[in-house]
Amino acid sequence: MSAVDEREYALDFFKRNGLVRKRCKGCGSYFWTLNPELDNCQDAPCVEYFFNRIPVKSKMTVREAREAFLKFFEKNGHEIIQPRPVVARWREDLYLTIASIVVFQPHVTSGIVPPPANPLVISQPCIRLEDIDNVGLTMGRHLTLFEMGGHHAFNERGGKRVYWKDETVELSFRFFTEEVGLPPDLLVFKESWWTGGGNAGPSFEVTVGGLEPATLVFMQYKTVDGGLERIPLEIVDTGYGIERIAWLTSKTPTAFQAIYGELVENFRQRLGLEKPGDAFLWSAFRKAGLLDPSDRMSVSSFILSIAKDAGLSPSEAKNILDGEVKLYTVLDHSKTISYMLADGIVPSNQGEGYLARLVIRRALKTLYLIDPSLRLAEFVEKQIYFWEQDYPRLRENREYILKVVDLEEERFRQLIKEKLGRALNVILKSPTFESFEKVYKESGIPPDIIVAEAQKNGKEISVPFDFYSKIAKSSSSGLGKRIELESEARWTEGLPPTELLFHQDPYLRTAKAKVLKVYGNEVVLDRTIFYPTGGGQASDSGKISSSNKSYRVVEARKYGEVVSHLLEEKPNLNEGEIVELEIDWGKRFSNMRHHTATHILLGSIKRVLGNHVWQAGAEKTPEKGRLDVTHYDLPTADELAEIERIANEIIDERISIRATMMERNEAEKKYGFVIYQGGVPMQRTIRIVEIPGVDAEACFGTHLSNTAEVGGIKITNVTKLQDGVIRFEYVAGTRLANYAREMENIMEETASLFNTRPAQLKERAKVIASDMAKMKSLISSYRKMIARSIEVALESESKIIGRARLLVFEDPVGDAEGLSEMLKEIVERRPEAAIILIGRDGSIEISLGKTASEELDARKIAEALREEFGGKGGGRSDHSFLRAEMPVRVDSVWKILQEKVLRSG
RNA sequence: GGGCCGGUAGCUCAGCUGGAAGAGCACUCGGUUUGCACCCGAGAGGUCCCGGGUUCAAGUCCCGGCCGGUCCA
Repeated sequence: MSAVDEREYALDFFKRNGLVRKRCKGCGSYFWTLNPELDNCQDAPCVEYFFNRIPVKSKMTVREAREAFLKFFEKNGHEIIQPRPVVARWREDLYLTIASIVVFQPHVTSGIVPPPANPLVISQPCIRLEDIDNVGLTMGRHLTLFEMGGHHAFNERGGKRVYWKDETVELSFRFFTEEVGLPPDLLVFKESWWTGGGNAGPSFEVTVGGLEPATLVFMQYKTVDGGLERIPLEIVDTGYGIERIAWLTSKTPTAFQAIYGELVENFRQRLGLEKPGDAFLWSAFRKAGLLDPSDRMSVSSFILSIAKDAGLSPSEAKNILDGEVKLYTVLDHSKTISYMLADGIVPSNQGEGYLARLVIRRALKTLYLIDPSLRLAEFVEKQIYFWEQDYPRLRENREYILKVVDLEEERFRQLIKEKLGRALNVILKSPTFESFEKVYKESGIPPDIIVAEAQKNGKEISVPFDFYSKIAKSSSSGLGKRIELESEARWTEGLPPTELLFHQDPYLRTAKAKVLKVYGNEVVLDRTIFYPTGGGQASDSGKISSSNKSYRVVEARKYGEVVSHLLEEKPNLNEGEIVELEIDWGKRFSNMRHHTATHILLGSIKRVLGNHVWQAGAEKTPEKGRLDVTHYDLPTADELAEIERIANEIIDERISIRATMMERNEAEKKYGFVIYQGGVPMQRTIRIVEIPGVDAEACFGTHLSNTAEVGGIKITNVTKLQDGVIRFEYVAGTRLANYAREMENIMEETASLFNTRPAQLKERAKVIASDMAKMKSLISSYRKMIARSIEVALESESKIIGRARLLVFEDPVGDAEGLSEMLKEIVERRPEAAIILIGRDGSIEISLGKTASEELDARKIAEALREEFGGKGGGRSDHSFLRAEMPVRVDSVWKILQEKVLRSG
């Protein structure tokens, strides 16, 4: 990082209150403190944990720490904002909510939407999986799910100011000293530079006793091609570890006791693990601050020093530590799983669903290693009860959460049943990192389970050190949400937003508009009735007419807020000219029907399958609608029928549909994030399409004014798109007739192939099936007949060559496949048989019994025949095959045999 | 989205450098035994995922597709 101007950190607050700037002997970074004697930044790994010896006001649970945090900032002029889901549905570039500021990105931080309050305070559950492998080992420094308390202020450059660095640090200082009750002289503000998510700025890390309970970031740049650029807002982005505050005040050896309270011993008992002595845990606590989990030496010296402290052998210490790590892993993961599923993630092999599966699989693995009979759902259920007050969605979705955990467990067990044996063989042959990696990547069997299985069989092998992070490094690829760049056309810059008449009245078929700009085949008007491609709805087509000429509109496109019309030919239009617009109504109406049908269907699917169903994609064309949703299985025939029934019932209910423009914050408050099914618009005001009691979504599309106009919905196809995503295809309105016609055509054509009418197709098919069976058995009798005739010929027409009986036989019927099978049978039954079969297509098959093959060589015969008749072929000594180029007859074959094979043999 | 692995009898799977599709279990029949995964004998059961290509010859090699599994923040 380039040198930062130190004036960025020299705050008035420090000077006023007598804090001095010092440099850390350990890491070399600068920090501010009231204690001039301090020569260490007080952060891991520069110091052992000792915050357990620092006095605080009172012990706090997670809930109490959260309340204290929120209340303190509320008292100091902040408005409390409710937390969002842990799945970042409002972000196109992130799967999970990884920080409190994520809640306001990108719409607020980019200045498009005002913050819901300013300043504000929030405690946001966040999930980070980067350090999932360190969970447990670091005694609570790493958690996959944590609450980030954030007090945020959004300052407009040159406009409204709320507060900036000075006040932020002061608030933080006051919170930790007044509310948490830390001695002021032990609090340290370490200078740092924060960068992430495309933004950057100076920051302070607040540290105490080895722990970092908060970071204060002053976001004021965006990173552009490695350089920095000022952003229009200066944002106070703070992050307080609520769990860390609870730990700091609870004086427990690990964060887990502080976070989970009695749940720790409850889980321990169910897992059948013994509780280590206090000396052991406190030793682990002290050393954990120095531990670097990615360094093998650091890990082993961690174990050695604990062993020394607790008076144990290193292997005893390691065993106990392993047990503790497993316990903490189960505690941590089961909580994270419950939150992820509560927010409607469906496990999958892709996207955020994969992240859920990743955590579930790790938890299952850990349980399996402790005792294969343990069930994950039991632990997840306990977490639901433990946290439901703090996160009500846990209670609301309890049934779904447990069902999915069970399904995933079943899958995992199936995997082990199927693949463990083979995986073990591979590893036993070569227990290298590469083998473990190969097995893990292609079968998903974790190395720990293979090692445990090997131990059961008395084989000692070990898991490669740091296995998972090596895997992550070796195959890190583009599995992140990608930020889709809007393809803005330069040439539309400076044009005013197009007035969208189709929003005012979606039934408008014609209108007048003024030409603003012509660019190649594209025309921009001041207003339009043409719906541009977007939001999964297909574009309108139609025509634009000037006084002397009419042009086909092939497609309408949206560039930002400007709609452009692509014409079939380069138009002769002048800027300022008034033109007549007309859309193809049938197409538009069909698009509208399929679009409204999509909303109705989504509502129906949710009612039948559950609230975890989210739209994963959709497309509406004049021909049909297509909707991809998240769900863990294909719907059953009953569920499908029910979905269709409800959808059509909604149509019959004749429900009025409302489309209204709303302030974004207001819309989110009123409907929740379910409005972002089809993507997240980047506008301050958004358009909400609501079918009361069925569905409400932020949607740009053209909709009917009443559900009755949809006319009817028929689901035509349901497929599994990926694990966890299913696709519905359907038709609405008059398209039902087209669909019915297509089906009828298929039936008619099929029926006519069978010489019958559609109504009798089923009966006819039954007859045909039984006829087929009869034919099959008839053919096999005929084949047996031919086989017998071959055997007869073998007696009467064959030539005796030593112990062999040689027969040349011509296929009488053209049943090459059948005869070939028969030859094999005959030759097996009669070892002396040697049969040369001449096929109708010039093929020659030479088949010898066991005895015959001792007298003759099928390959030599084939070779001789090939020399005479041309062609190619070969085979084995008892069976060969060739295809001749010239016509082959029985007597000519005999002739060749006499000349070339029998004489020499 | 990218990588890897797989698809063969009802089930679990084998099938080598291309040369006549196999085993075990289950099934049917007969014998043995009268009961707890008993034994013996016989039999039936196949679109080798689909479509192209190479080849005299493809389950096997090549290309494309479908389906399943799995890994990747």
